[in-house]
Amino acid sequence: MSQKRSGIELDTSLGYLLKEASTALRLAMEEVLRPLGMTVTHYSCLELLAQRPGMSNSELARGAFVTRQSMNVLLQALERDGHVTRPAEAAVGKVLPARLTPRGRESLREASAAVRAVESRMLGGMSDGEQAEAFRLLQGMIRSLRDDSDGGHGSDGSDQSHGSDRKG
Amino acid sequence: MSQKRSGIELDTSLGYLLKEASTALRLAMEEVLRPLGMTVTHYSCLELLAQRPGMSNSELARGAFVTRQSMNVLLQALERDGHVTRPAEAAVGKVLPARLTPRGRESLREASAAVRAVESRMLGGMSDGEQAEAFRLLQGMIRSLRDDSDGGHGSDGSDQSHGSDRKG
DNA sequence: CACGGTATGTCAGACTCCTGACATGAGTCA
DNA sequence: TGACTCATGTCAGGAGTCTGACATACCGTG
Repeated sequence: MSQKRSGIELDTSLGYLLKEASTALRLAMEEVLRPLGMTVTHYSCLELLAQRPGMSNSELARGAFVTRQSMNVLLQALERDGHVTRPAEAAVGKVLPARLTPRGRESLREASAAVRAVESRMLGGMSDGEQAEAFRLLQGMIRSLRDDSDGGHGSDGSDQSHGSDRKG
Repeated sequence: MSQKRSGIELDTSLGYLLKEASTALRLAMEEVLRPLGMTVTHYSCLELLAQRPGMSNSELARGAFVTRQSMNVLLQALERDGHVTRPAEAAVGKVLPARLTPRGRESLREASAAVRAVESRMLGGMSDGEQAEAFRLLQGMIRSLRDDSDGGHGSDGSDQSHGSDRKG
């Protein structure tokens, strides 16, 4: 290790640090998810469905922070592999509620344990009070960013597609 | 707004919230950077070079949280557009130190102002003490994630390529 | 009922970024 | 000096995601 420390001292920017933390978490998750043949989005989708069965494609997309087009591609693969089922036709409207199959649930079980371990490691050195404080502060940042972003709709709906789908 | 509130209540996971915050920040940055014809990585590269002239491709990659392959592509475009210069040959080793051109510096100036505005908005509702606390907590998370990740090298060098390039 | 606004599912093309691999240069140690 | 390790720059191929576009279905208003 003869490297001369290529570290960057953007240590003054909270935004930079936020990205750094998020990247570190993503990498750690990818590392434990890769052996299971899963991506982070993949896992997120399954986890979302486990907690909220019947979520639609668009809802899943918002929850996993991707576009609904991307989530659609993923859902099709998940359906093909038998991890998720969707009705062939919508009962009402166009919404196709997705549900985990037993196989999908099983697949999620390992992944969920792995991811929980990562999150535990991340929070290892923090007290409960610190975790609560971190939670509060992050929520504040999110709110501040969103409140003035799309024109101040005030909702906390995490809409990813910010500009596509124009009516034309 | 007849939507039934598709919000997800993963409100118990700090990891999820971290990703949410990071996504919100990225979207906000893209929003202000798009009119300037810049991506976030694009901006990061310029900002890094402004603060540390002469950084190498690999160093920039680590600093912007992408692989050195991706950064190389970006640097080539930046060179082509006259925002960055690199010597044709390495003075020592293979490292090609990159530097901003006046044009690159000018381009960065607008972007930097825009990004700073976003970051200010994000921190709008936080006191100095809260910002310092957020900083400390995020650093703790990063350290915890990295300390046990690649085998515990203990350094805070942000290495992105975690497994490629094996000697084989 | 007709109409505009909004949300959804989906297809197609393009793009970004990553994985994998290779060759070269520098430092370390025997 | 030679072997080994580490870091870098670069090329090729592929997986994941995004932008753009279209058709359809709900909801409110007039």
